[in-house]
Amino acid sequence: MSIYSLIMARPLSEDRRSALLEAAAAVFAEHGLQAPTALISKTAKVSEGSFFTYFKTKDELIAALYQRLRLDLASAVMGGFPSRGSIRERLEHVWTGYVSWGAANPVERRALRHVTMSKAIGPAVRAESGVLFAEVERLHQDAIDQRKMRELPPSMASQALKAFAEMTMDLIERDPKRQKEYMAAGFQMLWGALAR
Amino acid sequence: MSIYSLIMARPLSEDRRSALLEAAAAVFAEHGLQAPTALISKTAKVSEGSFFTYFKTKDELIAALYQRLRLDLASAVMGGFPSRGSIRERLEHVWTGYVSWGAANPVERRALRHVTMSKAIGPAVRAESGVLFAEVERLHQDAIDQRKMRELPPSMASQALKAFAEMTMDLIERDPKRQKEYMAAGFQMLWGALAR
Amino acid sequence: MSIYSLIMARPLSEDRRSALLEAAAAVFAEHGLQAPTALISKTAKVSEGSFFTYFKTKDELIAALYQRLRLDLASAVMGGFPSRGSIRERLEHVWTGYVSWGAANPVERRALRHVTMSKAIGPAVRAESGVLFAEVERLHQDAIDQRKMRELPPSMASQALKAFAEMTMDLIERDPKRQKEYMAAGFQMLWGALAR
Amino acid sequence: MSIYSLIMARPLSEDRRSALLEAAAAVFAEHGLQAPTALISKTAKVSEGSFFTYFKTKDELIAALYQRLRLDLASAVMGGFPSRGSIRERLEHVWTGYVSWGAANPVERRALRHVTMSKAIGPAVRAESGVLFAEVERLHQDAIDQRKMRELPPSMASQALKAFAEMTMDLIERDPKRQKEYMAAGFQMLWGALAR
DNA sequence: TATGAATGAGAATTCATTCAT
DNA sequence: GATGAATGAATTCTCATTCAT
Repeated sequence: MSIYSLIMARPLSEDRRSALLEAAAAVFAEHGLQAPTALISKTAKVSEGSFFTYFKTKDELIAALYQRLRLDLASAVMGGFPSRGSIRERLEHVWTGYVSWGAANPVERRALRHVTMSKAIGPAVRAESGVLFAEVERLHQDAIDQRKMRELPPSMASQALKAFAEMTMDLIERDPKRQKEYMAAGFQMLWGALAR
Repeated sequence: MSIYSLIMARPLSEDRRSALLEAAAAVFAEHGLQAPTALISKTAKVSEGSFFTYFKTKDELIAALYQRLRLDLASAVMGGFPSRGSIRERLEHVWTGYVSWGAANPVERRALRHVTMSKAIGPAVRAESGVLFAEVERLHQDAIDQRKMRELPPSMASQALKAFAEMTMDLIERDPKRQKEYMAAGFQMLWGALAR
Repeated sequence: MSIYSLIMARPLSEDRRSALLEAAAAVFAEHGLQAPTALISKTAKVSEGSFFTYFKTKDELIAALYQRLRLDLASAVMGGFPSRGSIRERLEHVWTGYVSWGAANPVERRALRHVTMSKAIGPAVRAESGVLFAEVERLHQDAIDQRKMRELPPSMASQALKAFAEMTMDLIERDPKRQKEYMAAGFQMLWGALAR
Repeated sequence: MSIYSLIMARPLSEDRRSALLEAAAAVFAEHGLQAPTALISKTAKVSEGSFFTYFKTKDELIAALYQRLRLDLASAVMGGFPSRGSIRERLEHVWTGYVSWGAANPVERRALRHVTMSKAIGPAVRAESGVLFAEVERLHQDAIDQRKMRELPPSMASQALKAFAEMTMDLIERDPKRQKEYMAAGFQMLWGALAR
């Protein structure tokens, strides 16, 4: 019994919030955004009412999930980023991080896809969550300066990375045995697409 | 309106069905799949009841819309296909057709995105609608034989085309003035990604 | 089968709407405004969904009920109004109509009481429904001109009528046998209050 | 805050209970009885849980509030009652006390109105709270004996006082500048209604 | 005892689908 | 077949009350 016990009631628990978020990812991945909140709370082993003590509305949960997944992804990608490495090393690091995250977290990826399409996510949240790709744009700019990559219209480089990564993850999901093969081929294609 | 229309049993009208499909595209593009069927029938200027004489369930409408949009896209892409052209010409034809369709039909494209994610579309329908990409795979095989493109794991070439096309369409939607620029750069990247 | 039957579906039925309104009066009279809409639709022998095809929201039903009850009351009171009668005759007509309506419609009266207190009724509706008392004010003005009644601050005469009528109806409700006695005494008091 | 407050079991505090009752009056006045208990405890700066250590149920709070408000009113009215005064003086004292209380405590009055209509208040409590009017009935009886007032059916005199007082308070609330005028006119009307 | 999170039985709506006209 | 009201199961959210701290 902590010193606070005389004053505080049960505090809001980060665990419960996380359980709800994880449950939401699983449920949305399987049923889409129209899945009932009751299914989410049940999956999280929490009462229907508790859902709403952690998220005022379903839309708020959707937005929170979006942010959490983007953060997960960003930290998976940026962890151990070789700031001093060559252009190719840095690009490959991002590539590998991105695709590996998706391959390792298929549920989260499906959920992210659904959640991304929701009107519940305002442009502000969306922008804020775009940091990851800013890093890739920076990388691209360096590469142009070093004449290693071709010039491209704005944000096209990072979007190309994303497009190829998503494609590769899809292929891996369909045929997981070939993961290595897909990843290698995907990166070669990406490099082919960007390099001059 | 002739006197017959009051007396004869009108046959199922292809017009009404089409109106419903078009309305569904518009409505899904804006509100997602959870949009009410009543909104679709209203948009199509058809009664709520009629919706169900043309489609037994909402899911059936979703599947039908999926097929119709895939067909639209495929004919836009394959119209005037230069069967005898060079590899690059043929690829560029597909590329241009694809991206132009999306740029010209943003609503349909958004709708297709939503509809594609629905569980209402069984794997059978999905496979059947994949014909378009079979053509690209064939093209890729030719190219390998001629040593113009690198070898790749199965269906990766067509998926790469798709991924880049989608990306390019997204960019065009955000900044339509740069359409030409995006299309050109996109194709160059694609070529870079595939060519050996 | 009417001539319209080729074109129209079941039309909105005034009966159903009335049934809902009557049910609402009964339910609100007994349970107050917090009674569930489901109880109202059940009482009206209508599905829960139908409630909302007749009234978009519960508040809309409340407002509609308010208007209907005020109208009922007003027509009970103004029916057969002796426009040419003496001051006293006219006043007594209003008095009798008012109190009799309440005594004969205790449920409606209780309902009206609850409904009147709701925030669902905007000032516009409230004003519009005040016509009845305008008549009494007019009567009072005549009476002042004829030096039959004392001058009073604005709207006090009609409010006095209302206050005494409500009081009298309460007493009658508690002890219905004395209805005549209460009505007579009430009118004498009212006259005493207003006459000079 | 003394060290004891952390260690000793605090007894039920009359302050907290009062704070809750006052808060309830304010909240009910604005939102009606359907206002959530959470809003009341928040207004009282007390925890949601504490609400229920002071009142077992919401209905109990409603009943308690009813009693408290009736008591407030009664003491406002009966304070300084001129037991030896003339009929008219005594009546005017009650009148003035009643109306002044309402004019000075509009929130309490609105609350009392709502609370009075609740089924939470049993007939027992209601009867017990009727003492105030017993005094007026006594006064009326005296007046009849002295031939100063007309005979009336039981409890009609006190109810008339109440009805006029409520009416006058309503008018004052709508147009506070005329308070004096309304009070004077109201009493004259009341006297006219009762006197023979 | 005080606190506020947890609970779950409602509550007001919504909506796919049916059915009377 | 066309229409749109009728239906009721499902859905999001609320709130009195309980309970762990």
